[in-house]
Amino acid sequence: MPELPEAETLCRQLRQTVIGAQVVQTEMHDWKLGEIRGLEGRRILSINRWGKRVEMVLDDGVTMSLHLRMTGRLLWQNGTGLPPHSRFVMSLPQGKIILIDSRRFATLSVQVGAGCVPSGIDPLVEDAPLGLTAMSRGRLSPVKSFLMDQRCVAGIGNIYACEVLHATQISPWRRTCDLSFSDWEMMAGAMRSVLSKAIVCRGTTISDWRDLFGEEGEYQKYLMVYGREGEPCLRCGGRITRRKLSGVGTYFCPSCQV
DNA sequence: CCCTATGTTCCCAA
DNA sequence: CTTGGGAACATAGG
Repeated sequence: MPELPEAETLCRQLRQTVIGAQVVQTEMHDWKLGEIRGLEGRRILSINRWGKRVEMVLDDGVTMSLHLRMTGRLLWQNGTGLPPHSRFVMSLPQGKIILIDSRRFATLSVQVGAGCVPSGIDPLVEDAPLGLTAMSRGRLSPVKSFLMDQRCVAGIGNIYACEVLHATQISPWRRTCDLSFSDWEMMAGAMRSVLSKAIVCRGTTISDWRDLFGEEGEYQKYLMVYGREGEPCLRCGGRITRRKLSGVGTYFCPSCQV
């Protein structure tokens, strides 16, 4: 699933591919995405990310904002023909960017003027422990729900939440407000190491995810808990367990995560 | 064939 | 305000 590292991978690959290019044409193949107009002739100035969201800034103050949700992906193509589940195409002089999304949850919008309003703590900023501590005050919900709440932490989804919690040896069910400042320092450190490694690996390919050039990510080779139900914990040898937490499958080691 | 699981975000209700 | 459940959707697997 596209989370922060996957969105960041797309941003980096888009920057090296489409910066400065002029939009030749756009094609909409899914009414559910709404109408995307006014991009023809605009030049691509920059690519930004906030959390899991990818933004393309064009000239004349036009911004295209993309959220891939569950199965969305972007594909750079310079040949002809469209892959299955192609929903939107942006043609540039050197090739086209295709939005592919089998489950049709992805959202795309164009704003004139300001881009998205950032919310949630960026897990990679220098003073993340302070922000996390402040944000966590008084929250009774399990810490995993907090990590996955985009209004609290920007960019963490199920896979990386499971991995970060395993790295910190904290149970997904711990009450958010019970964590100390040093816990949040540890959490920020784990987020930084897990997410930056995943970015270098160009994301995690479990099933759908591919990078801009159609390549699988590599981080699935480094997963410590996600998808490893019944297998031994790579830290303590305990048995990895999967249990639902607020509706989603949560992988953890009951013997070293407390 | 049917049924379930998948995981993100929005919407609604308590 | 917080918290939790269901819906949106398509596909894979039992």
